[in-house]
Amino acid sequence: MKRPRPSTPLSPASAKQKRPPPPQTPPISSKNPKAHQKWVPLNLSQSELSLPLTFPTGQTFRWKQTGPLQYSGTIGPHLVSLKHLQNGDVSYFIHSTPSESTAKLALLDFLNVGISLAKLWQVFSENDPRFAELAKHLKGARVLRQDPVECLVQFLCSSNNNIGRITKMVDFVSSLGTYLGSVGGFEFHEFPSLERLSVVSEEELRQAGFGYRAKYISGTVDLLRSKPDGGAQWLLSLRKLDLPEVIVALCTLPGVGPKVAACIALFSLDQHHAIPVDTHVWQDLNEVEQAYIKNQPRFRSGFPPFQNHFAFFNLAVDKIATRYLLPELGGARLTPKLCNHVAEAFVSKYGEYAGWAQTLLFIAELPSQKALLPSHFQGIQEKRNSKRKDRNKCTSDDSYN
DNA sequence: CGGTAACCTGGGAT
DNA sequence: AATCCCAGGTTAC
Repeated sequence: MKRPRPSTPLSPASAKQKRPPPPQTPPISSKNPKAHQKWVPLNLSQSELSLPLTFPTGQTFRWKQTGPLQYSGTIGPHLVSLKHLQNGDVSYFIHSTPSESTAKLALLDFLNVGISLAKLWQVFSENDPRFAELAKHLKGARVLRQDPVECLVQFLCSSNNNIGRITKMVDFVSSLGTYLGSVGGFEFHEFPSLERLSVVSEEELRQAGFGYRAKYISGTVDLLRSKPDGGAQWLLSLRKLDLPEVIVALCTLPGVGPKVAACIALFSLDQHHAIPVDTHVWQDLNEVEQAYIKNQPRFRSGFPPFQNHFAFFNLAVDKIATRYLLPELGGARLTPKLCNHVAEAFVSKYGEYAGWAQTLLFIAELPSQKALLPSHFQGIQEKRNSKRKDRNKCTSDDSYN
Protein backbone atom coordinates (compact mmCIF):
# COMPACT_ATOMS: atom_id res chain seq x y z
CA MET A 1 0.00 0.00 0.00
CA LYS A 2 1.80 3.02 -1.19
CA ARG A 3 0.77 6.40 -0.18
CA PRO A 4 1.43 9.38 -2.38
CA ARG A 5 4.51 10.49 -0.57
CA PRO A 6 5.80 13.88 -1.55
CA SER A 7 9.31 13.52 -2.69
CA THR A 8 10.39 16.99 -1.80
CA PRO A 9 10.71 17.94 1.82
CA LEU A 10 10.97 21.63 2.28
CA SER A 11 14.69 21.54 1.99
CA PRO A 12 16.50 24.59 0.78
CA ALA A 13 17.88 22.52 -2.04
CA SER A 14 14.60 21.51 -3.55
CA ALA A 15 13.25 24.93 -2.91
CA LYS A 16 15.59 26.55 -5.33
CA GLN A 17 14.13 25.59 -8.61
CA LYS A 18 10.61 26.58 -8.03
CA ARG A 19 10.56 28.15 -11.44
CA PRO A 20 10.88 25.62 -14.20
CA PRO A 21 11.87 27.11 -17.51
CA PRO A 22 8.29 27.59 -18.48
CA PRO A 23 6.88 26.19 -21.66
CA GLN A 24 3.90 27.96 -20.43
CA THR A 25 1.62 29.67 -22.80
CA PRO A 26 -1.02 27.27 -24.03
CA PRO A 27 -1.86 25.16 -21.02
CA ILE A 28 -0.89 21.56 -21.36
CA SER A 29 -3.60 19.30 -20.23
CA SER A 30 -2.90 15.78 -19.24
CA LYS A 31 -5.89 13.84 -18.13
CA ASN A 32 -9.04 13.60 -20.03
CA PRO A 33 -7.59 14.14 -23.44
CA LYS A 34 -10.97 13.61 -25.01
CA ALA A 35 -12.63 16.60 -23.54
CA HIS A 36 -13.11 19.14 -26.25
CA GLN A 37 -11.41 21.90 -24.34
CA LYS A 38 -11.16 25.49 -25.17
CA TRP A 39 -11.01 28.91 -23.64
CA VAL A 40 -14.44 30.12 -22.66
CA PRO A 41 -15.23 33.71 -21.72
CA LEU A 42 -16.61 34.43 -18.30
CA ASN A 43 -18.97 37.28 -17.87
CA LEU A 44 -16.50 39.13 -15.71
CA SER A 45 -14.62 42.29 -16.45
CA GLN A 46 -11.31 43.14 -14.92
CA SER A 47 -12.94 45.49 -12.43
CA GLU A 48 -14.93 42.55 -11.13
CA LEU A 49 -12.03 40.14 -11.12
CA SER A 50 -8.36 40.94 -11.42
CA LEU A 51 -6.43 37.70 -11.43
CA PRO A 52 -3.11 39.23 -10.28
CA LEU A 53 -4.84 40.99 -7.40
CA THR A 54 -6.88 37.99 -6.35
CA PHE A 55 -4.75 34.86 -6.63
CA PRO A 56 -1.21 35.74 -5.54
CA THR A 57 -2.22 38.06 -2.73
CA GLY A 58 -2.53 35.87 0.29
CA GLN A 59 -5.98 34.33 0.35
CA THR A 60 -4.89 31.15 -1.37
CA PHE A 61 -1.46 29.60 -1.79
CA ARG A 62 -2.64 26.90 -4.17
CA TRP A 63 -2.93 28.78 -7.44
CA LYS A 64 0.11 29.21 -9.65
CA GLN A 65 0.91 31.75 -12.29
CA THR A 66 1.10 29.81 -15.54
CA GLY A 67 1.31 32.68 -17.96
CA PRO A 68 1.62 36.46 -18.19
CA LEU A 69 -1.95 37.07 -17.14
CA GLN A 70 -2.84 33.50 -16.41
CA TYR A 71 -3.31 31.51 -13.21
CA SER A 72 -4.10 27.84 -12.74
CA GLY A 73 -5.43 25.85 -9.86
CA THR A 74 -7.93 23.31 -8.73
CA ILE A 75 -11.49 23.62 -7.56
CA GLY A 76 -12.56 20.35 -6.02
CA PRO A 77 -11.72 17.73 -8.66
CA HIS A 78 -11.52 20.28 -11.46
CA LEU A 79 -8.26 21.65 -12.85
CA VAL A 80 -8.81 25.09 -14.29
CA SER A 81 -6.88 27.98 -15.78
CA LEU A 82 -8.03 31.58 -15.82
CA LYS A 83 -6.61 34.38 -17.90
CA HIS A 84 -7.28 37.93 -18.88
CA LEU A 85 -8.12 38.69 -22.47
CA GLN A 86 -6.90 41.80 -24.24
CA ASN A 87 -9.83 43.81 -23.03
CA GLY A 88 -9.34 42.65 -19.45
CA ASP A 89 -12.21 40.23 -19.38
CA VAL A 90 -11.58 36.87 -17.83
CA SER A 91 -11.87 33.57 -19.63
CA TYR A 92 -11.39 30.05 -18.33
CA PHE A 93 -10.04 26.76 -19.54
CA ILE A 94 -10.95 23.42 -18.04
CA HIS A 95 -8.04 21.04 -18.24
CA SER A 96 -9.45 18.14 -16.37
CA THR A 97 -12.78 17.39 -14.79
CA PRO A 98 -15.06 14.48 -14.06
CA SER A 99 -17.96 16.57 -15.33
CA GLU A 100 -17.80 19.54 -17.66
CA SER A 101 -21.15 20.83 -16.51
CA THR A 102 -20.42 20.86 -12.81
CA ALA A 103 -16.99 22.34 -13.41
CA LYS A 104 -18.34 25.66 -14.54
CA LEU A 105 -20.79 25.82 -11.68
CA ALA A 106 -17.99 25.09 -9.26
CA LEU A 107 -15.91 27.82 -10.85
CA LEU A 108 -18.63 30.43 -10.60
CA ASP A 109 -19.25 29.48 -7.01
CA PHE A 110 -15.55 29.65 -6.22
CA LEU A 111 -15.32 33.11 -7.71
CA ASN A 112 -18.28 34.40 -5.72
CA VAL A 113 -19.70 35.77 -8.93
CA GLY A 114 -23.02 36.51 -7.29
CA ILE A 115 -21.42 39.42 -5.51
CA SER A 116 -20.75 42.59 -7.44
CA LEU A 117 -17.40 43.97 -6.48
CA ALA A 118 -18.06 47.26 -8.21
CA LYS A 119 -21.17 47.89 -6.16
CA LEU A 120 -19.46 47.09 -2.91
CA TRP A 121 -16.50 49.27 -3.70
CA GLN A 122 -18.68 52.18 -4.64
CA VAL A 123 -20.14 52.18 -1.15
CA PHE A 124 -16.75 51.72 0.48
CA SER A 125 -15.37 54.57 -1.56
CA GLU A 126 -18.17 56.90 -0.62
CA ASN A 127 -17.46 56.32 3.03
CA ASP A 128 -13.69 56.42 2.85
CA PRO A 129 -11.60 58.65 0.59
CA ARG A 130 -8.49 56.61 1.21
CA PHE A 131 -10.24 53.47 0.07
CA ALA A 132 -11.50 55.31 -2.97
CA GLU A 133 -8.02 56.34 -3.93
CA LEU A 134 -6.56 52.89 -3.48
CA ALA A 135 -9.45 51.29 -5.30
CA LYS A 136 -8.67 53.27 -8.42
CA HIS A 137 -5.32 51.56 -8.69
CA LEU A 138 -6.22 48.10 -7.49
CA LYS A 139 -9.44 47.25 -9.24
CA GLY A 140 -10.75 43.73 -9.15
CA ALA A 141 -9.37 42.47 -5.83
CA ARG A 142 -12.01 39.88 -5.13
CA VAL A 143 -12.64 37.58 -2.19
CA LEU A 144 -12.83 33.92 -3.18
CA ARG A 145 -15.14 31.27 -1.79
CA GLN A 146 -12.76 28.44 -1.10
CA ASP A 147 -13.30 24.97 0.20
CA PRO A 148 -13.21 25.17 4.02
CA VAL A 149 -10.90 22.21 4.60
CA GLU A 150 -8.48 23.48 2.02
CA CYS A 151 -8.62 26.99 3.39
CA LEU A 152 -8.19 25.81 6.95
CA VAL A 153 -5.09 23.77 6.29
CA GLN A 154 -3.53 26.57 4.30
CA PHE A 155 -3.95 29.06 7.08
CA LEU A 156 -2.73 26.61 9.69
CA CYS A 157 0.49 26.79 7.73
CA SER A 158 0.46 30.56 7.68
CA SER A 159 0.95 31.33 11.34
CA ASN A 160 4.02 33.43 11.99
CA ASN A 161 5.34 32.40 8.62
CA ASN A 162 6.25 33.91 5.31
CA ILE A 163 4.67 33.52 1.92
CA GLY A 164 7.46 31.52 0.36
CA ARG A 165 7.55 28.89 3.04
CA ILE A 166 3.79 28.77 3.39
CA THR A 167 3.60 27.99 -0.30
CA LYS A 168 6.12 25.18 0.00
CA MET A 169 4.24 23.69 2.90
CA VAL A 170 0.93 23.89 1.10
CA ASP A 171 2.51 22.27 -1.95
CA PHE A 172 3.70 19.44 0.24
CA VAL A 173 0.27 18.83 1.69
CA SER A 174 -1.38 19.17 -1.69
CA SER A 175 0.78 16.47 -3.19
CA LEU A 176 -1.06 13.97 -1.02
CA GLY A 177 -4.16 14.51 -3.12
CA THR A 178 -5.11 12.92 -6.42
CA TYR A 179 -3.00 14.14 -9.29
CA LEU A 180 -5.07 16.14 -11.75
CA GLY A 181 -2.60 17.30 -14.34
CA SER A 182 0.14 19.73 -15.15
CA VAL A 183 0.05 23.28 -16.47
CA GLY A 184 2.98 25.50 -17.27
CA GLY A 185 5.39 23.20 -15.52
CA PHE A 186 3.38 23.00 -12.32
CA GLU A 187 1.72 19.83 -11.17
CA PHE A 188 -1.72 20.07 -9.67
CA HIS A 189 -3.45 17.83 -7.20
CA GLU A 190 -6.93 17.77 -5.81
CA PHE A 191 -6.73 18.95 -2.24
CA PRO A 192 -6.45 15.84 -0.06
CA SER A 193 -9.41 14.75 2.03
CA LEU A 194 -9.17 14.67 5.80
CA GLU A 195 -8.78 10.93 5.53
CA ARG A 196 -5.79 11.27 3.28
CA LEU A 197 -4.37 14.01 5.43
CA SER A 198 -4.58 11.73 8.43
CA VAL A 199 -2.17 9.35 6.74
CA VAL A 200 0.70 11.74 7.35
CA SER A 201 1.94 11.75 10.90
CA GLU A 202 2.94 14.79 12.86
CA GLU A 203 6.41 13.36 12.84
CA GLU A 204 6.53 13.28 9.08
CA LEU A 205 5.23 16.81 8.82
CA ARG A 206 7.81 18.02 11.25
CA GLN A 207 10.47 16.25 9.29
CA ALA A 208 9.18 17.91 6.17
CA GLY A 209 9.87 21.28 7.72
CA PHE A 210 6.52 22.29 9.13
CA GLY A 211 7.98 23.15 12.51
CA TYR A 212 5.50 23.52 15.32
CA ARG A 213 2.68 23.75 12.81
CA ALA A 214 2.97 20.00 12.35
CA LYS A 215 1.03 19.37 15.52
CA TYR A 216 -1.54 21.96 14.54
CA ILE A 217 -2.32 20.11 11.35
CA SER A 218 -2.31 16.65 12.84
CA GLY A 219 -4.36 17.79 15.80
CA THR A 220 -6.90 19.63 13.70
CA VAL A 221 -7.26 16.79 11.22
CA ASP A 222 -7.84 14.31 14.04
CA LEU A 223 -10.34 16.52 15.77
CA LEU A 224 -12.25 17.13 12.56
CA ARG A 225 -12.34 13.44 11.76
CA SER A 226 -13.95 12.83 15.13
CA LYS A 227 -16.97 14.95 14.24
CA PRO A 228 -20.17 12.89 13.93
CA ASP A 229 -20.95 13.83 10.36
CA GLY A 230 -17.36 14.23 9.35
CA GLY A 231 -15.09 17.23 9.60
CA ALA A 232 -15.73 18.55 6.13
CA GLN A 233 -19.44 18.63 6.77
CA TRP A 234 -18.90 20.20 10.18
CA LEU A 235 -16.93 23.02 8.59
CA LEU A 236 -19.48 23.53 5.85
CA SER A 237 -22.23 23.77 8.42
CA LEU A 238 -20.52 26.85 9.82
CA ARG A 239 -21.59 28.74 6.73
CA LYS A 240 -25.06 28.96 8.18
CA LEU A 241 -23.97 30.42 11.51
CA ASP A 242 -23.27 33.98 12.54
CA LEU A 243 -19.72 35.23 12.66
CA PRO A 244 -19.13 35.11 16.43
CA GLU A 245 -20.24 31.49 16.58
CA VAL A 246 -18.09 30.64 13.60
CA ILE A 247 -15.04 32.18 15.22
CA VAL A 248 -15.66 30.38 18.47
CA ALA A 249 -16.12 27.07 16.69
CA LEU A 250 -12.97 27.46 14.60
CA CYS A 251 -10.91 28.44 17.62
CA THR A 252 -11.59 25.05 19.18
CA LEU A 253 -9.25 23.60 16.57
CA PRO A 254 -5.60 23.43 17.58
CA GLY A 255 -3.54 26.07 15.86
CA VAL A 256 -6.53 28.22 15.08
CA GLY A 257 -6.62 31.56 16.87
CA PRO A 258 -8.60 34.70 16.10
CA LYS A 259 -6.54 35.68 13.12
CA VAL A 260 -6.55 32.35 11.33
CA ALA A 261 -10.19 31.89 12.22
CA ALA A 262 -11.06 35.19 10.59
CA CYS A 263 -9.19 34.22 7.45
CA ILE A 264 -11.04 30.93 7.19
CA ALA A 265 -14.34 32.59 7.96
CA LEU A 266 -13.86 35.25 5.31
CA PHE A 267 -12.26 33.18 2.57
CA SER A 268 -14.37 30.05 2.82
CA LEU A 269 -17.36 30.39 5.13
CA ASP A 270 -19.35 33.28 3.72
CA GLN A 271 -18.50 35.51 6.66
CA HIS A 272 -18.10 38.63 4.62
CA HIS A 273 -17.50 40.88 7.57
CA ALA A 274 -14.82 38.79 9.21
CA ILE A 275 -11.70 40.91 9.66
CA PRO A 276 -8.31 39.25 10.00
CA VAL A 277 -6.83 41.69 12.48
CA ASP A 278 -3.15 42.32 12.20
CA THR A 279 -0.75 45.18 12.22
CA HIS A 280 -1.86 46.39 8.85
CA VAL A 281 -5.47 46.55 9.90
CA TRP A 282 -4.60 48.61 12.90
CA GLN A 283 -2.62 51.01 10.80
CA ASP A 284 -5.38 51.24 8.27
CA LEU A 285 -7.53 52.89 10.85
CA ASN A 286 -6.60 56.51 11.03
CA GLU A 287 -5.43 58.00 14.24
CA VAL A 288 -8.80 59.43 14.99
CA GLU A 289 -10.35 56.00 14.89
CA GLN A 290 -7.52 54.48 16.83
CA ALA A 291 -7.88 57.12 19.47
CA TYR A 292 -11.57 56.64 19.74
CA ILE A 293 -11.18 52.95 20.29
CA LYS A 294 -8.48 53.47 22.84
CA ASN A 295 -10.55 55.92 24.79
CA GLN A 296 -13.75 53.98 24.81
CA PRO A 297 -13.17 50.80 26.75
CA ARG A 298 -16.90 50.51 27.00
CA PHE A 299 -17.13 50.06 23.29
CA ARG A 300 -16.97 46.37 23.59
CA SER A 301 -20.42 45.04 23.22
CA GLY A 302 -21.05 42.37 20.67
CA PHE A 303 -20.89 43.12 17.05
CA PRO A 304 -22.33 46.52 16.54
CA PRO A 305 -25.48 47.01 14.66
CA PHE A 306 -24.61 48.43 11.33
CA GLN A 307 -26.23 51.73 11.99
CA ASN A 308 -24.82 54.69 13.77
CA HIS A 309 -21.37 54.38 12.47
CA PHE A 310 -21.03 57.85 11.19
CA ALA A 311 -22.05 59.48 14.42
CA PHE A 312 -19.62 57.17 15.99
CA PHE A 313 -16.61 58.54 14.25
CA ASN A 314 -17.76 62.09 14.21
CA LEU A 315 -17.61 61.95 17.95
CA ALA A 316 -14.02 60.89 17.72
CA VAL A 317 -13.26 63.71 15.36
CA ASP A 318 -14.53 66.16 17.94
CA LYS A 319 -12.21 64.75 20.46
CA ILE A 320 -9.15 65.12 18.41
CA ALA A 321 -10.20 68.59 17.42
CA THR A 322 -10.15 69.69 21.01
CA ARG A 323 -6.66 68.39 21.49
CA TYR A 324 -7.96 65.83 23.82
CA LEU A 325 -5.73 63.30 22.22
CA LEU A 326 -2.08 63.01 22.77
CA PRO A 327 0.34 62.44 19.93
CA GLU A 328 1.38 59.07 21.23
CA LEU A 329 -2.06 57.67 20.74
CA GLY A 330 -1.50 57.40 17.04
CA GLY A 331 1.32 54.98 17.45
CA ALA A 332 -0.27 52.97 20.17
CA ARG A 333 0.42 49.34 20.19
CA LEU A 334 -2.26 46.95 19.18
CA THR A 335 -2.91 44.97 22.28
CA PRO A 336 -4.85 41.73 22.17
CA LYS A 337 -8.01 43.16 23.55
CA LEU A 338 -8.03 45.84 20.94
CA CYS A 339 -8.31 43.25 18.21
CA ASN A 340 -12.02 42.90 18.62
CA HIS A 341 -12.49 46.61 18.81
CA VAL A 342 -10.56 47.07 15.65
CA ALA A 343 -12.65 44.47 13.93
CA GLU A 344 -15.78 46.16 15.16
CA ALA A 345 -14.53 49.49 13.97
CA PHE A 346 -14.01 48.06 10.54
CA VAL A 347 -17.51 46.72 10.40
CA SER A 348 -18.83 50.03 11.61
CA LYS A 349 -16.90 51.79 8.91
CA TYR A 350 -17.51 49.50 5.96
CA GLY A 351 -20.60 47.52 6.82
CA GLU A 352 -21.51 43.92 6.36
CA TYR A 353 -18.92 43.33 3.65
CA ALA A 354 -16.13 44.88 5.67
CA GLY A 355 -13.93 41.87 5.06
CA TRP A 356 -13.96 42.64 1.36
CA ALA A 357 -12.83 46.17 2.09
CA GLN A 358 -10.08 45.01 4.36
CA THR A 359 -8.85 42.67 1.68
CA LEU A 360 -8.10 45.58 -0.59
CA LEU A 361 -6.40 47.53 2.17
CA PHE A 362 -4.26 44.53 2.93
CA ILE A 363 -3.30 44.07 -0.67
CA ALA A 364 -2.29 47.69 -0.85
CA GLU A 365 0.20 46.97 1.91
CA LEU A 366 1.90 44.16 0.07
CA PRO A 367 5.35 45.21 -1.08
CA SER A 368 4.65 43.84 -4.54
CA GLN A 369 1.62 46.06 -4.92
CA LYS A 370 2.92 49.04 -3.03
CA ALA A 371 5.60 49.48 -5.61
CA LEU A 372 2.93 49.94 -8.25
CA LEU A 373 1.05 52.61 -6.40
CA PRO A 374 1.65 56.33 -6.70
CA SER A 375 4.37 57.49 -4.38
CA HIS A 376 2.12 59.16 -1.87
CA PHE A 377 0.77 55.76 -0.91
CA GLN A 378 4.15 54.37 -0.19
CA GLY A 379 4.85 56.96 2.41
CA ILE A 380 4.47 55.18 5.68
CA GLN A 381 7.79 53.47 5.74
CA GLU A 382 8.19 51.95 9.16
CA LYS A 383 11.67 52.00 10.43
CA ARG A 384 12.73 48.90 12.14
CA ASN A 385 13.51 49.61 15.69
CA SER A 386 15.68 46.87 17.03
CA LYS A 387 14.89 47.86 20.56
CA ARG A 388 11.23 47.22 20.85
CA LYS A 389 9.28 45.53 18.20
CA ASP A 390 5.61 46.05 18.10
CA ARG A 391 4.36 42.58 18.22
CA ASN A 392 0.73 43.35 17.72
CA LYS A 393 -0.48 40.01 18.78
CA CYS A 394 -3.95 38.74 19.22
CA THR A 395 -4.38 36.12 21.82
CA SER A 396 -7.31 33.86 21.88
CA ASP A 397 -9.69 35.72 24.08
CA ASP A 398 -13.38 36.10 24.27
CA SER A 399 -13.51 36.54 20.54
CA TYR A 400 -16.52 38.62 19.76
CA ASN A 401 -18.52 38.71 22.91
C1' DC B 1 -8.15 39.44 32.00
C1' DG B 2 -3.41 41.55 30.28
C1' DG B 3 1.31 40.90 29.34
C1' DT B 4 5.19 37.58 27.89
C1' DA B 5 8.04 34.02 26.34
C1' DA B 6 8.41 29.89 23.56
C1' DC B 7 7.65 27.78 19.37
C1' DC B 8 10.16 25.75 13.93
C1' DT B 9 12.35 27.47 9.95
C1' DG B 10 14.65 29.78 6.04
C1' DG B 11 15.96 33.99 4.02
C1' DG B 12 17.64 38.56 4.16
C1' DA B 13 19.79 42.33 6.78
C1' DT B 14 23.46 43.86 9.88
C1' DA C 1 30.85 34.35 9.21
C1' DA C 2 27.91 34.93 13.19
C1' DT C 3 23.76 36.94 14.74
C1' DC C 4 19.56 39.17 14.55
C1' DC C 5 15.12 40.08 12.73
C1' DC C 6 11.00 38.88 10.43
C1' DA C 7 7.20 36.33 8.59
C1' DG C 8 -0.66 38.29 7.99
C1' DG C 9 0.28 33.70 14.95
C1' DT C 10 -1.05 30.44 18.68
C1' DT C 11 -0.32 28.61 23.08
C1' DA C 12 0.93 28.13 27.76
C1' DC C 13 2.16 30.59 31.94
